[in-house]
Amino acid sequence: MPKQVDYEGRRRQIAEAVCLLADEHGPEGVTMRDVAARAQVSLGAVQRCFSSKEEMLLFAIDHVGERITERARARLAGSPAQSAATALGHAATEIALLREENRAEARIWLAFVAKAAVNEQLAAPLRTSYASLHDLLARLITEAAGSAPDDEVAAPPDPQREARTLLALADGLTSHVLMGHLPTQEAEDVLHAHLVGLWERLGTTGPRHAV
Amino acid sequence: MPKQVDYEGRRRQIAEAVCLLADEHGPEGVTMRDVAARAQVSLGAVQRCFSSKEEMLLFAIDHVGERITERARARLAGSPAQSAATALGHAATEIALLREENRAEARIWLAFVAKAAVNEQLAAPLRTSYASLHDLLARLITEAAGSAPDDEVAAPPDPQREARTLLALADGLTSHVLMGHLPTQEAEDVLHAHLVGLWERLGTTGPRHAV
DNA sequence: CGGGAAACGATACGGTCGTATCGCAACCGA
DNA sequence: TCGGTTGCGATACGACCGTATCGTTTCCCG
Repeated sequence: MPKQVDYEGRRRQIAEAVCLLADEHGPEGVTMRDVAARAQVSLGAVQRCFSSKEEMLLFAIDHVGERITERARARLAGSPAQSAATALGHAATEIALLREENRAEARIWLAFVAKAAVNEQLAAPLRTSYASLHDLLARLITEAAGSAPDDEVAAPPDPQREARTLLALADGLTSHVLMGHLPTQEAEDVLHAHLVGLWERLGTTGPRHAV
Repeated sequence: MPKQVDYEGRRRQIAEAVCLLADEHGPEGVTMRDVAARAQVSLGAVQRCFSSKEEMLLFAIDHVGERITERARARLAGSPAQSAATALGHAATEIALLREENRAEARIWLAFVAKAAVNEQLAAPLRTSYASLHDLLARLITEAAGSAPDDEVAAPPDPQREARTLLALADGLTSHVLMGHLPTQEAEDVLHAHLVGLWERLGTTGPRHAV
């Protein structure tokens, strides 16, 4: 029997290298040779892990999507005691990737979104990630609305639509920050103000403590 | 004296070709040779108009930005008799590029936004376009708020922030439609619902007729 | 322990890219 | 009319890309 290697681990290692390079030069600027060098493996090793460059990029985008969704979920699990409204705020700011330390992930994400608009192959995994985020937000919104005083839930807004709004707003803000149209602080203000409005519409008083 | 040609006209002609190709394959998939073929000029002619590919792309993105901004302004000028709230709705839907016939422009725009997140050179003209759109929206919002009954303008929301929110939401919706996460109809619903909320916050009753 | 299958990594290959070059044609002014 | 400046476009060039190939090394298992 031949030698055995941890392919899955190496694929992840290579995906990390793809992300680093895509962050620096955009996904089109990612070359197999650069990926191999960054991941500290040979070009041949990269070729053995992925049968083509396209497949490598597909794996990388899935990798990033899972990381973002997972982090949003983890942030939620990390503060379970607070209200649904607070959780919603945390999830939204997490998704918007506005913090400086998430700038790289945001650039990668935006780059792949743009590519997906032209390449149906890339669009599929992105849609999966977005559907997952949408579900998460919609669930939180429904939950937050449910915790409102009974006399206020006369006309609750459509949670699905509110989730779509929030998700689109977060994405738009992210791209505006990335291209330097908005400073991070203003984007956070916009998102916070929108959440305040959403809480009012839901009939809740918002989180018990300031966000 | 030597022969003379209409350089400015040719630059625009080439910019159109760049847009067509960027719509099909993304801006990275645009090659000088393809541009020349699509614009029905020789490769040498393209080289004489732009000293480098980068300069050509810069010119093209300016071209698109001007077109979008100009169309939003034209749409406004075309219906001057209606209320500021109606105008705001028109401007927002125009900017969101949700209609099928603007799909190509939306793809081009998204592609350049993604590139701008990595290339500062490209970001500058994009910021100019966004600043222009922001001013337009902020002005309309201020105007719409001014037309509210006097007893309702006690706490008018910040028009600057509302404009930023609207612009980011429009961009996010555009990208979500492009990648197929949202059908056009749902994106329009989201935008419309947000506008209704904005009108309420402004104290106006919204446009006199349905949008 | 030894044979063979798989991993390995250097190298080769065909193609395409952006850019530079160059001989020829076209045009304006003196 | 004619000379020289410029437009013109085909071609050349060097670099780099993704992928294929191949001799060598490594390691599992009978």
